[in-house]
Amino acid sequence: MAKIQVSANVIRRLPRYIRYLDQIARDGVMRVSSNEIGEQMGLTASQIRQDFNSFGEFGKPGYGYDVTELRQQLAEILGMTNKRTAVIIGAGNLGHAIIHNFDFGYCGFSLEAIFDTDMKLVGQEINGVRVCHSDELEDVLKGRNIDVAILTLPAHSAYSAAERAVRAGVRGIWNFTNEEIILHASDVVVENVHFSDSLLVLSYFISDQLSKEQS
Amino acid sequence: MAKIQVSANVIRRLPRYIRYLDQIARDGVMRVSSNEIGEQMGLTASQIRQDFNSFGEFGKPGYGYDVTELRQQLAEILGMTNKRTAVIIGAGNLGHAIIHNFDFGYCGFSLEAIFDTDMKLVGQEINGVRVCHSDELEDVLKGRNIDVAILTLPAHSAYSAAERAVRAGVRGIWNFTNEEIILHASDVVVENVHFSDSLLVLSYFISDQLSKEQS
DNA sequence: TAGATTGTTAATCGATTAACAATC
DNA sequence: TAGATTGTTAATCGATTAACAATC
Repeated sequence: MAKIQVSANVIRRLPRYIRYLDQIARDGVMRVSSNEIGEQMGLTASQIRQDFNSFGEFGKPGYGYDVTELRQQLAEILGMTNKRTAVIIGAGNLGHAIIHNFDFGYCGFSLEAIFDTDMKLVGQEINGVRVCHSDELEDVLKGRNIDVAILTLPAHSAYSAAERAVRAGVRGIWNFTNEEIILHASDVVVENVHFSDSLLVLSYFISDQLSKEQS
Repeated sequence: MAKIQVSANVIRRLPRYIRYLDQIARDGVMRVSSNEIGEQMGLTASQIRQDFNSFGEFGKPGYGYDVTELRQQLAEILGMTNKRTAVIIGAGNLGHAIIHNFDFGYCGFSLEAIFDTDMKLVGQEINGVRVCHSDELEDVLKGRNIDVAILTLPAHSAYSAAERAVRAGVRGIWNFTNEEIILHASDVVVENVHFSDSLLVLSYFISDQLSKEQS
């Protein structure tokens, strides 16, 4: 199946559509038009129809989109119904926060193991998931089929952890460290969550906004 | 000064340039060309020069860019040398992680207060910052000049917290909850860090990659 | 049927890439 | 000076928007 390549821009909008659809579904809305979505999300109706049509025909002319069905289709595209597996490397503050609060199930994931070097944690369970020593990374990963390694360890160890995870067969790296993980000659996907990038961009737009107000 | 509007795409690349420049500076590199940057960051030299020239002339023909000076200029643009202030609303797992681990100074920020409703925390200090009860939000914010409210509280309270912070005069919302914060008719800037969006996108690209390998 | 709204093609707009004169 | 690399203009490419025939 020679699927047409869909741009990353489109993909990154999909989770927002889902959030919006979930929200109106909670309010009891059954159908919605591209016009309504656009108005409430600040996009054009045209763009929304183009986005959806990258993947198929999800609407009915003269009717619009069935909220539940559209939600379902987009969820399918994003793989929310997959059964993917992840391990988390680094059970510090951020690791703990993700283990406790993040809804892996929502994304179609399950958390299979936690790695840390702190002997006080190794052997224990956090939120029902076993903590292994980081030295066991290869053993544990090769035993099971793990899709994603989540990096929540100190930045200076991030690179080597990523490389070990890749050698052990993960397909993706979810990087929360401030380290730029560039994997040359590899088809492993890296997705970064750089808190500082986000705050810097916010800071810029605040300055921008302030300078506009003065003129 | 009628500054030309620079696109958000360009702005979002700036923090990455800074990370790269810091990295090569650590390795002792003093000068760099757009070509070298491009090669190592996976961008074209053209794009890099265009990006920089949105803000001024930072290089010397025939020479390239002075690493320190370029870094300095970009830091200035992003406001890393500002003295901005932030408060964090919600001192749960994620709030704690940010309070303990996030480098506010790097972004030109200082954390001025922490809000929570847990009476066990109120009155205490976390990492040297006082925890106030969430009811005091307006009082504390109006007393000081607070630029940004960081939302790390449960999603169902996120919206009302955001609105209260906006009324109390913040200029930006840094939203870590899974709630979509849309502030109509307001010039307050919202920047979202949606973990689940990021993991879903990663999941999509993994599937995409796998389907490519099969063909 | 008439009205509404889709899917899709065409037009526009903006962002990226290429090219090159200016200059260190 | 000759070589290198910038800043910047022009060309290309891709993404967004507009328009409309198809259809529920």
